[in-house]
Amino acid sequence: MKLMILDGNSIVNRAFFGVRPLTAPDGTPTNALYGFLAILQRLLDEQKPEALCVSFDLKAPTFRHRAYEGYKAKRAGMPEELAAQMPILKELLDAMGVKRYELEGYEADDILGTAARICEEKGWDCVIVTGDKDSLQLVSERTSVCNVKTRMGQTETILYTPQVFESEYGFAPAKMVDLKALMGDSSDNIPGVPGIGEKTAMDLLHRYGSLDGIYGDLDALDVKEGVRKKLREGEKSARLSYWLATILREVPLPFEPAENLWDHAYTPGLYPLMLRLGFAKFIEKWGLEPTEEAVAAGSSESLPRVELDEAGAMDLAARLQELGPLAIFPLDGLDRLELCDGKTAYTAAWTACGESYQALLRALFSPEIPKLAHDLKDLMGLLLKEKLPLEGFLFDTALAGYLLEATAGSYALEKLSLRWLGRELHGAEAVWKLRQPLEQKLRELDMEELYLQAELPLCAVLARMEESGFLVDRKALSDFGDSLNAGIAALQESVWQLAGHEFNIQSPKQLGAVLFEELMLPSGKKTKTGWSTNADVLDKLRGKHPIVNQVLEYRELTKLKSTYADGLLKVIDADGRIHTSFQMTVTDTGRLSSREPNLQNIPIRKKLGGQIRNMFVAAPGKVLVDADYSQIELRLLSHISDDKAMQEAFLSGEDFHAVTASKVFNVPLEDVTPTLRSRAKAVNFGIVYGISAFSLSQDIGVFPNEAKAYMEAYLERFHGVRDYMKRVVEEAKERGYVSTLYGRRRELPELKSSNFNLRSFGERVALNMPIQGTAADIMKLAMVHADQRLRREMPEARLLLQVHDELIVECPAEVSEAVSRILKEEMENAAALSVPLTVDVHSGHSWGEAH
DNA sequence: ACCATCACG
DNA sequence: ACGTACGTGATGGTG
Repeated sequence: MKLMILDGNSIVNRAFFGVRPLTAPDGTPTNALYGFLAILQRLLDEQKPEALCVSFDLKAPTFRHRAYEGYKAKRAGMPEELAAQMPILKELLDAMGVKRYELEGYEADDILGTAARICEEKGWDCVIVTGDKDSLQLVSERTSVCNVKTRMGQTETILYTPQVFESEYGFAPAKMVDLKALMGDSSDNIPGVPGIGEKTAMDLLHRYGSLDGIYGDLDALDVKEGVRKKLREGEKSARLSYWLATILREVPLPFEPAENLWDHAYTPGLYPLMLRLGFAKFIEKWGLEPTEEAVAAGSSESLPRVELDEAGAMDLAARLQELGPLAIFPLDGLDRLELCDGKTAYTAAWTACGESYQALLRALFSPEIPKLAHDLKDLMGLLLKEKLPLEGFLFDTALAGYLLEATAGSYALEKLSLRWLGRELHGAEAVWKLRQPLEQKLRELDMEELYLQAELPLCAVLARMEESGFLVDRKALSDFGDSLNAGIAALQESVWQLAGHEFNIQSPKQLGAVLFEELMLPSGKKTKTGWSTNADVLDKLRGKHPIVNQVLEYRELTKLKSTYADGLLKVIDADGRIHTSFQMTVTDTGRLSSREPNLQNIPIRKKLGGQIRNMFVAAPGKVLVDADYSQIELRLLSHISDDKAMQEAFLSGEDFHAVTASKVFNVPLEDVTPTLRSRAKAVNFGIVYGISAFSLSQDIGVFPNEAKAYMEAYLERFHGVRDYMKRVVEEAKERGYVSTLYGRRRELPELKSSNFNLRSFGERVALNMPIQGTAADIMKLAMVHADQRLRREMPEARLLLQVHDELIVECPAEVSEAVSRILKEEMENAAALSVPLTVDVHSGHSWGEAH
């Protein structure tokens, strides 16, 4: 049987200083609590003890204080933030059913010593968990001490058994006290012998065994006279500190190991407490669930609900002005609504309110009524259909949740309210109640400006873009799809012929069997289910067998047919246009995404696929204006890293990849060949992604050594970039997150992982996210500004699409130049950096023509 | 539901 | 020695 006993004060201290600031939804600091639980969880996994308990110091003076007045005089200095968490920690342990031990007049260490002694006597093993070295004197065959350290946010543990201790210190654990007697302990204000350091003390102990051995015959010691003198004069100190440092093993505390048996004996109080603290991760990990009483108690706190009838809706519409911000939660489109003013939750249905429902809608959505919503962009889409105004919105809970935790994945109201309010609320009431904590946190993390200047106003811009849609030449797209059929059939026939039999070419499994078993082509990489047959692999097999080329071409054609020709034809609306849906809360970096259909991945890189863009067209009499940032990410890298050489290259106005090639390959700019330029371009992109030399070599088809030399040369010439790469990763490890120029954040728990791959991934993300994310921030600002100006100055122009660094506008042909100017100005001036942002603008009758 | 693949920035 | 580029979404195959 094994008992694990934690030195509560010591562990909570480590946790406090090792875990970055963290607060519960109500603002209480929780980092020490979180860290404590994380450490506890880890040790439970490692040690799997049958029994568990925690010992604590009390504030009251101990027998040591009474004996020596200098003892731990500096102990009063516990930070307020930590002190506030101590009572909650005790509450937490009680709720977990973990016993706590504290005893007036004694320290936690004495309780540990006593518990360990009793365990030993009763034949139990004992593991002491502490962050201090003091308890190492207790190590024995049955008692081990687990020393917990937190370094750079990572927890490390060392388990001291007698063997481990001796190999590190070279003497028995009990001699730890003798060592302290000589050295003293400044953190405990224990005197020791003045002027004797660790080296001398260890040496003395090795040679003379113990304090008594040393003081037994001082004159006979083979030491320098100075040391002998110090020892003689310091004997009193040494004897005192020996006594102070000796852990008491017989404190008057009834302790029975078997009374501490612990098998995740959670009490009903644990769930609500964990909710209050916002520890959703532990709730999930430990599978905690609310008791029935808790559920009942939670619902009774909810606001009164009122179902509006015709008169009620009329009355509410008349009173709206007096109510303050109203949370709105639409149901069935706009056919039903939930509203909340913080005091009452109303539901209104078109069917129940009749005529007055429309009146309520008009009153509610008039610009001067302040409103709160969840998924505002979607609500605005509904408003556009009803020709209702999009103004007066103060807050979107989904967007706020996303900014605060971009990697959370889901921002459903129920999840947000669990995380930020401690209980599951729904509808308008949840929206209303979430505003305060979310807004406060945005302010705390300095993201309010990003929220108010970029994210929130972008909702209306995107809602209008979605409503506008992009006109598609249906006939041309359909003909293009048909024209692919002949090629696909011919290629299929040819592949089957070369294989000697029919099979499904689209099945990686069957294709792998044909290529690598039947045709015996050299197989390279494997996936978890079989051989890899992706384009990279096949590309390297091109010369080995004619079937390879045919397969690649087959893949190209079937992709175009299924995803683009057939796929897009299916989603053309009755108005002949394709209406994508922009997602604002999906990416980890702050970018938008586009779905149903995805219009951000329409082909362009290959000639055949590029034809698809010619089928995205302007309406009769109109043109498309396409504006895209030129190398925005590299420009941002030069700004953020403050690399002067890179900035100079951008300021010179020369072709940046060519300049890079000239620097990396050490040739004059005019001698840069297309191959060199393309290699330099690959290095540029690779740097932004945190690439390795190996991957770069794969990408550009050179040996890894050569790729490594390129990267070295690159970082030599752009040494500011090298410094930045180092700095950003270090900072991320320290803070636990990375952020953009505008304060957008991404948490990076991966950096703490013990898994090499995961940690390396975290490091690459730390490099990339600030760049990709800042570009996303700037584009969002540019969209808000450009939209504002276009609506004012060119009301017939409509933004249609954003593709990360590109904006597409449809406008009457006559105003295309004015629109071009507006786009260019607003995009280039969205941010003022140490290098200019440049935007290329083109116009034409199709997307292909305008790009 | 998950995997492999491939389209884009 | 590890294992090898950031961020997305749609498709067809597979179990």
